[in-house]
Parts: sequence; C-alpha cells; structure tokens
Amino acid sequence: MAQPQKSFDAYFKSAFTVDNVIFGFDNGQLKILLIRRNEAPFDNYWGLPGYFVREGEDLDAAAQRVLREVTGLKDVYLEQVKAFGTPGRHDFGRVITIAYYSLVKVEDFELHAAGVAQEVAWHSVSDIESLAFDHEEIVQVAFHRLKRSIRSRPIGFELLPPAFTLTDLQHLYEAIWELDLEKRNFRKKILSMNLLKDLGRSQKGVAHRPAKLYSFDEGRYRELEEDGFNFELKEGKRK
Amino acid sequence: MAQPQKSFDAYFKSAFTVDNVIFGFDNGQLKILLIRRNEAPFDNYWGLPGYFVREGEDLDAAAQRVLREVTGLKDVYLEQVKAFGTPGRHDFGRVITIAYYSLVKVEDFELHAAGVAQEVAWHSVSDIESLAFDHEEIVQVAFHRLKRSIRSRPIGFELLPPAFTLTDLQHLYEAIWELDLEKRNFRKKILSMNLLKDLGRSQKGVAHRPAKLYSFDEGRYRELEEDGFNFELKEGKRK
DNA sequence: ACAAAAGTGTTCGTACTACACCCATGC
DNA sequence: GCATGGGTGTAGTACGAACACTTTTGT
Repeated sequence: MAQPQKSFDAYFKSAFTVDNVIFGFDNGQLKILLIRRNEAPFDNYWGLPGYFVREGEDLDAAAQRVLREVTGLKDVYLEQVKAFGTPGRHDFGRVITIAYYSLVKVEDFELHAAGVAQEVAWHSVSDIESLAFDHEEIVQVAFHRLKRSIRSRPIGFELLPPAFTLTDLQHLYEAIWELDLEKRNFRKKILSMNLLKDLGRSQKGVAHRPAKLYSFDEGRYRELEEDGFNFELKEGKRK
Repeated sequence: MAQPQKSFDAYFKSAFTVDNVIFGFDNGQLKILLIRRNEAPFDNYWGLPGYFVREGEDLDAAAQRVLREVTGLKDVYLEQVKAFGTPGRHDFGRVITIAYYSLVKVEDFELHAAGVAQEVAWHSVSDIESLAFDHEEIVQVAFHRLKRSIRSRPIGFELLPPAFTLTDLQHLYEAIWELDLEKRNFRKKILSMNLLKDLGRSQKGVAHRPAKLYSFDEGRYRELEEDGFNFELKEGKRK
C-alpha cells in the first residue's frame, strides 16, 4: 500500500515523549516521584521522569520503560492520562508528550538516579512547584484523574503493601481525596464490598491494640466486575 | 536557550494527527459522524474526520478545525480522549493520533463533504465496522468515555436543541447508556437537580398531550458546580 | 371515541450519616 | 495503669426502585 508519500514529508518533523506521574503512598502521604534533570532543556529543574519514545516502541511500553529506569519495577499499574502538545512547550521543536500515571508500592524498590536524572526523590503532591516544561499542569491533571478513577475502580491497593490495615487504607483514601472520612462508616462500606481478604494475622509491636491485616482479593473483584459491579465511596467532608 | 540539539534529530521524524469522534443525537439514536476517505491510506474507507496537526497549531485547535471543516460549526463542546500510537498504525511512518470527541446538535448544520472526505454521513454507534486505521477502537474508547462523563457532568444538553422535552432528555440518556430508564424516577431526579428552566411553552401539533419544553440552565449549573455539586444518575436496567 | 404520549404520588427497602464507648497492646 | 489507636452498633434520614392511572391533544 505504498502511496504518494512525498507531499506529507512536512508533517513528519515532530517528536513525542512520554512523561510519567508516579504516585506512591508513604507515611500517610501521597507522593510523586520526580527527577532532577541533567540535560537541556530545563537542566537542573525538577520534573517528571520521561523521555522520547523510540522508533517502533509502543506508547504504553515507553511509559513502562521510563518507569523501570527510575524504579527498576516492571508490570506496574499504569494508565494514560492524555496528550499535551501546546506549541512551544519544548525548545527543540514540536514535541507532544503523552502523560501517564502509575501506582507503585514505595517499599518495593530503592531509588537510583539514571538516564536524564541527576537526582530522584519523592515529593508531596501538595508542594510541587516550578517543574520543567508544563509538568505542573500534567501533575494536576493526573492527580485529578487519580481522584476520579479510584472512585470507580479499586486501584488504591496498588499503592499499598500486600498486607495492610483498614486504617492504612482509610488514610490512603483521605490523602487522595484530601478529605476526612469517618472511621466506622468507611470500614462498614469497605468490608461490605467483600474485596478484602482477612489474612488472620495482626500487626506486631505496636503500642496499642494491634490491627488486623488484610489483602486485596483480586479474584473476588473480577467476579464482581463481570457482574457489573461499581466500586464507589461517597461520604466525606472537605478538609 | 538554544541547546546542542543535534543528537536529538533522530527523534523529530514523527507526525501526529487529531481524530474526532463527533456525536450527535438524531431521532432517538446516538450517532457518529463519519467520512468516506478519498486519500491514501485507506482510500474509500469510512473513518473518523481527522487530519495532520499543523505546525504551531494547538491540539485542541486542530480538533476544532477538523470539526469545522465537516460541520461548519465553531466553539463546540470538545474533549480529548487519549492518544493512540501503536507502531504501524499508519503506512506513511510513525503517526500518533490524538483522539477527541465532540457533542453537536445535528440540526445546527448541513453536512458537506470537504478535505479528505468524498462523503459524510451519520452512522449509528451500534453498527460501526471496518473503519480506517484503528478508528474502531478509538470510537469504542470515546463512547465509553462519553458514558462516564455524562454521569458526572451535564454535557448531554450539548446534544439537544435549545428547547427539549423531558422525554427527549430521557431518550438521550437511554441511548448513551444503552439502558431503559423509568419515566417517573427519571423526571423526579432530573427536576430535583434544578438544572432545567421551564420555558412555559409546549410542543405544537403532536397527536397527544403536548409536552412542556425545557432548556438547560447554565447559570444554575455554575452555581452548583462551585459548591462542589455532583451530577449523577444511577438507576437503569440493562437493555 | 380512540390512540398516543404526558404527567404525577406513594410505598418499600437500602444505604449513607452521625455519633460514643470498650478493647488489646506496649511501656 | 495509662496512653494509643483498634474495633463495633444503632437510630434517623434521604434517596433510589418499583409500580398504575389520569390528562391532554389530534384525528
């Protein structure tokens, strides 16, 4: 199907990148993994891990690769947010970036600077400023998307260790929604969904009554999903 | 901020397009505007209206332009869906497409073929097959997105004429969700939202009791929105 | 008078809200 | 024994689900 391609050459002069908003939940706080760039443009600025997509590389694969370069993790929860392509957002020419967000368990890996990063660190979502390119906007849009998605799909578990307490889970929702939730109602609601497996174990060595540990019951989720299930949490007051 | 750009040249060889899933509501049915292409690749195939984004043109602006070329409309409701960029999806080289969907009122314009279209027509969402490129997938994803978005924002009104009946509105929701809704509950719910202005007029010349006409009260919506309002409709049985 | 869609009210069950106290552990 | 968070029950309310009949118009 080779066609008179000549006249289209003028269009084949753009580049595209992926940028990844990597969320982690650490110490009751929702965090984002940022890198400090060692490459122009925006040399020395903090920004999202991301890079040019290679020839023949799928977009999702590129996002996974970028994530692997920073965290060493593979097969991580990852979702496309949208494309950002304002003209002039990149000094080198027309560069569209495809933004992704991923959810990782912070205890699964050690940070190590690599690629265009001279430094890698977790930053609180709430105090992010003067990032490279339009990365602040990307972070905002991704965060907004996460808030929404977690309402209708149980993706929050991706951010927690395999065994967690109900309070951990509640704090996670509170951090993402920036709300305070009511303990008893939260627990009733979550448990009534039957998505948690009681592991029969408890916390050890805490100076109070130890909490039971749970894990996410993926099999159970798939059952419910097929049946047109809709995960949703409502109540909550503004913080 | 000119930088050692040389080594990046290899990345600046891609093109990107916008493709627009234009939804319209006609005669109780949800439809999509498709064009029949008169240009390679996929000459003669039906596909989404779309084209290469111009140098210096913003993505949203490109999507508006494409829409204007087919419908003549400007300032239409438009939302980015996501980017599609599987390698090999386009014969001419690496082409990423940014998919949009728009909501239009079908009675606002006449169709006229233009640009790469030899023919333009409305197609029922339910019988769409063998489109150009990966456009079938794009349609599915856009449709899915519309179903979701209309739950939490009153964008449905974009598809209806300025004055409509409650039954029109109900049929619209039924078409989008592929559900049957219960008349009394639907009306109660919609009216209790206070988003409709009773126009004090009625249908004319129908062979039954004429229905009252309503319009969407945009001012009222903005008030509610600021106050953290959440538009939502739930009930419904699978068709 | 008949056909066709508009319009409306009530009952029932469920699910969200709000709220206060006892329990298990470490120090 | 005290401090710390874990864990639970209940009453009130609001909202969604289900359901059938009367009204207004054109022909």
